[in-house]
Order: sequence, then structure tokens, then C-alpha cells
Amino acid sequence: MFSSPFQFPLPNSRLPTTPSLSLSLTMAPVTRKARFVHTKREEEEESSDDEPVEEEQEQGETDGEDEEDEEEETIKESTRSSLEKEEKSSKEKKKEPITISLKKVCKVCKRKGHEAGFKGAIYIDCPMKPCFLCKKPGHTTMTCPHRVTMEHGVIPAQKRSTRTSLDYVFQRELKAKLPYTAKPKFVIPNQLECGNVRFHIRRITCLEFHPTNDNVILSGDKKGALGIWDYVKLHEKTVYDSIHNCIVNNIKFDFKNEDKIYMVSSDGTVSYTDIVTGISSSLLDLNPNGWNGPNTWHMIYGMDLSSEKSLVLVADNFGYLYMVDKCSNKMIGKPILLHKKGSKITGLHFNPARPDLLLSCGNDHFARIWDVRQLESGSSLADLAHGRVVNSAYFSLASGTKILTTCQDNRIRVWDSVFGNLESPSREIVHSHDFNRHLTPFRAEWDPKDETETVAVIGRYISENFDGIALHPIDIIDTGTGSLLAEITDPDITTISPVNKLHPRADILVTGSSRSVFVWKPRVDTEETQSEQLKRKQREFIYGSGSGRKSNGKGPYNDSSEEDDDFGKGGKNKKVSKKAETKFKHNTTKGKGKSKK
DNA sequence: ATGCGATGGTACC
DNA sequence: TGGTACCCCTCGCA
Repeated sequence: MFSSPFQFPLPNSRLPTTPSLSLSLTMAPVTRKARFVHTKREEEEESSDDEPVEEEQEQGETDGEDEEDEEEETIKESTRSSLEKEEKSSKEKKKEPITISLKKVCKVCKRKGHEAGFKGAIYIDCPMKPCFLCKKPGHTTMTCPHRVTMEHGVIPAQKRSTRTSLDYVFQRELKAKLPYTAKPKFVIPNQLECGNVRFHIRRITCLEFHPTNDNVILSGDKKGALGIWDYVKLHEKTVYDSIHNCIVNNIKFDFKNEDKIYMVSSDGTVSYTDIVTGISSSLLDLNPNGWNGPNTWHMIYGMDLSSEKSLVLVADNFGYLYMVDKCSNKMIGKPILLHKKGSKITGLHFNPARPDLLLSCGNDHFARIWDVRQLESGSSLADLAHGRVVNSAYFSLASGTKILTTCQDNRIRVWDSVFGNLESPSREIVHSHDFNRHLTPFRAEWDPKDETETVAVIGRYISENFDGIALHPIDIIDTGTGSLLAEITDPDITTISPVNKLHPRADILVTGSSRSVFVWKPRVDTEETQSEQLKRKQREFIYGSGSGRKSNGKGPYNDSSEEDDDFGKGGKNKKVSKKAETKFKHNTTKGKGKSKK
């Protein structure tokens, strides 16, 4: 489909380093390039005394996969035999007393005899649980047929013909209106360009590009702060932290005034803010009486602006939609129940080509299409069923005919036409984006520049072994086939990146990972030496707190010490001092992150 | 190094 | 319908 002139970061060393692991991997239908990476930690493990036990136990694991009943016995036997082995070897070598960890208890299923967790950069699944990726029993993530790799891509998603004659008529009508441009080559922004490290004091929950200024990124966080950052003028950044007091769930620019933004938050308010002055007013407060317990506290998640009418539509955690008139700042009509009463509405999106069509999604496992002109409870035009909670649902951004949803059942769903058969999705793409209460929910988002309306970006939850480091890539997916176009990583970013946005005009990807914002550009093939790379990183990475620090071996962007952290002490409009910048420049980031756990 | 805590969704009663 | 136990490849602080 798309080809990039640039080299992708190929994960070419995913084979495990310990014998036990290669044992379990031999079952994998996928073959990978074998490159053995020995980290210090792994070498230590190999030379450790209980290594044979480990090997035998892994064997027990794979047995357990096939015949659960025999599992206990196998393990007992294996431990017995390993005990004998240990005895033998101890007699022979006359080593010091050996401690054999027979008490190994799996953290996941609490059973004895096997362990789940990281071995170096490789995570061992609990064999008692269904596959962590596709959620089906009988195999583990390692052997899952849906395993995503650049070498093999994902299994092409089944394509169903969901088009109707009405759809063809519409397509013809619409395509005639759209200006014809040659299909642009898709360029993947896979090189980390710069970062704003620990920009926020809590994790980033949403990102938005400035409508005209290409270099300005807005970010919202879990504590309700708004960050504004110019990633070209690296140190031009501002934080307004008193607009909301908990999770910012959505940021949208006012169509008519590019200095003004609408924000919604879990504090139950809709705010209208001038990003230049920081002056903010509240459009709507769903908790006028304050906190009376979780059963009455309103949180606003979904928001979208109507381009035709001057309306702001927001939706709360009880399944209701609220309409606010932008001119009068007053609510229009009564709240309308869109989703199951008491369940959260997670997203709203107006159709860009048909402004009367609204898409909503929620915790009731549905995404629904509505006609805004006759909006009332139960009047949805279509209900799109999902396996679990729907994190996001978006119309395609040019024609508005496709729908892309992200669901907590680890599947991205695509409907090829809103005018077609909507009973089931055109494609389901298995992709790891599990829900975790400590992470911002993952959302697959369209590439706004892609006129073919197939490219989407989404962060990956599950980690992969990249040269001995466990990394969580950002995936670029061709939603037309389900194949993986790119997996974007940097060895220094070891945290999960749930928030991602592709630039509407430039070949830029911006990522919100934990408290940091990162900017990616297409890789330029240069023979950059390590010292040059270091210099570039020193130049182009800044710390949110403005404090310089040395590497802790985890990579320069994930250190956790809190010295000099001037956030959280109140005050608006914080900027990094010149002194702090210089301080950072003098610090080197020598150590590359080489291991996780 | 290690442990702890924050706290959403869901299945089940 | 409400209470509760359980899920469990996070992240960063003490």
C-alpha cells in the first residue's frame, strides 16, 4: 500500500536469550530474525543456580496449555526431576547450598509452578489465561496468530462487502465534489525529533494541534492543566493549571477564533479559554451543588462543535447529551439520553461532510449514529455493536463515509460506509490496546492528511523486545487491510504512549506518553554519530520542570526523581528559566536504557 | 532495590 | 439495582 523511503526501526532481535524462552518460542508459527542480545541482567540469570529449574518449569507451562488437568502433575514431576538434577549437580560441584524457589507463584493466576512477568525485555504470559492480545484461549501472546510484527504484519482482517447501491450513488456524488489530487506518498514520522519531558505533573490525556500555527501543540492532563507548547521554539511553553481541576477529556478550537478553545473535563464543566491570556469562562457546570458522592457527580467526556450551527455538544458519564449555544452560553433543551442510562458516553463526533450526522460511543458497548435535527432518546439511525466498552468512534475526516472505532476488546473496527450495511463492521483488526485504569484510554485516530481514509495511528499496550529493551510502539495501521505500516519507537521512551495525533498539514506525529510530549518527524538518513546524536538530544529535549539531571539508565526521559520540580506549587503561566535550560545542556545523557525490569 | 497507591470496568451475587 | 471482588505487560514516588 504505502511505501516509505525511510527505514523503519526493525525489531530484529526478538528471540529470547534464555534457553527456557527459546523453548517456548519454538512453538511459534512466526519465525524471526535470530539475534542474541545479552544484557547484563540476563547473563546473570543464566549463570544463576536455579536455571535448570526454570527450564523445566517453562516446559510445564507449555504442557499446561494443552492439557490443563495434567498440568499440576507435570509441574510436580518436573520440579522433582529438577530437584534431583540440582542434588546431583550440587554433589558434583560441591557448591554452596542452593535455594530452589519452589514457592514461585504466578502473579496472574496465583498458581504455583510457573511465573508470569518480564524476563529481561520479554514478557511471559500466564498460560492459564486467554491470550492477552486476542483474548482467545488456547495460546499465549507469543504464539498468537494476530501478533503484530513488521516482518509479517497482522493477519489481514476479513473484509466484508457492506456497500449498498445507495452508497455507490453517494460515493459518486461526493467524489465529484472533492478536488482531485494525486495520492500523496505516505511518509511516516518515525524519528524522534524533540520532546517536552515531564511537561505536565500528571499524565497527558489529550492533545490538539493549533489550527493555523503548525508548531503549536495543546495538551491536557489528568489534573486539569492545559499545556501550550511550540516545539520549534523549544522553550516557548505555557501551562494554565486552574481552568479545570481534574481530567481534561477533550480540547477543540473555536472555528471562528483561533485563540479560543473549548475544553471539557471530568469536573463536569465546559470551559471557553483564550490561550493567549489564559482567561477562561465556564459554559456549563453539571455539578453546581458540588460533591455529593460518585452517584451524582457528572463528568464530561465527549465533545464536538457543530460547524453549521453555533452549538457545543457534550456528553456525560450518565449517558446524556447536552447542547450548549455558543452565542448565548446557555443550554438548549433538556439533556438527551443517547446511551444506556448510567453509562458513560466516551466520545462524540460530527460528520465532517454531513454536519447533521453525529456519532457517539459509550460504555454500553455501542457506537451510535444520530441525526442532530431530530435528536431524541432512542432515535438513533444505527447502533454499532461492540464486544466491550468503545473508547472512541470517528467518522473519516474527508468524506465522512467511514467509521473507525477503538474498543476495549482489543479490536479496531472499521465500517466502510455509513450508507452501507452497518450490522457488523467491514473489518475487525486485532490490536493490543487494553484498558488499564492507570492509562489514558487508547484511541485509533485517522491521519487527517490521508485522502484515501485508510491510515490510522494508535499506541500499543503490549510491549515488544527491541534490542533487549521492552518498548511500547506507536502503530500506524492501514485500516483497509489491517496491516501494520510502521511501529514507531525510541529506545529512550519506555513508557506506553496512549495519546497520539497526526498533524493535519505536516508529516508530524505528536505523542503524549505519561507526563511527556514527544514530536516525531520522518527519518532523514544521515550518518549521525553518537556524539552528534547526543548533542541533538541535548539541544532538542527540555524538561518540563526545567531541571537538569543525569541519566538513571532508564533513558533520559523516564527518570522519576522530583528534584527542582516547580510544578504543583500553584501559579500560572510557568516557563522554564534560562538557568534551567543551561543546566540541562551541561548534563549528558550517557546511559542508554538497556533493560526494563 | 522494593513496595505502594491511585482507582475504571465488569462479572457476579 | 447496589455492593463487591477481581482484573492486573502502569508509573512514579517514598
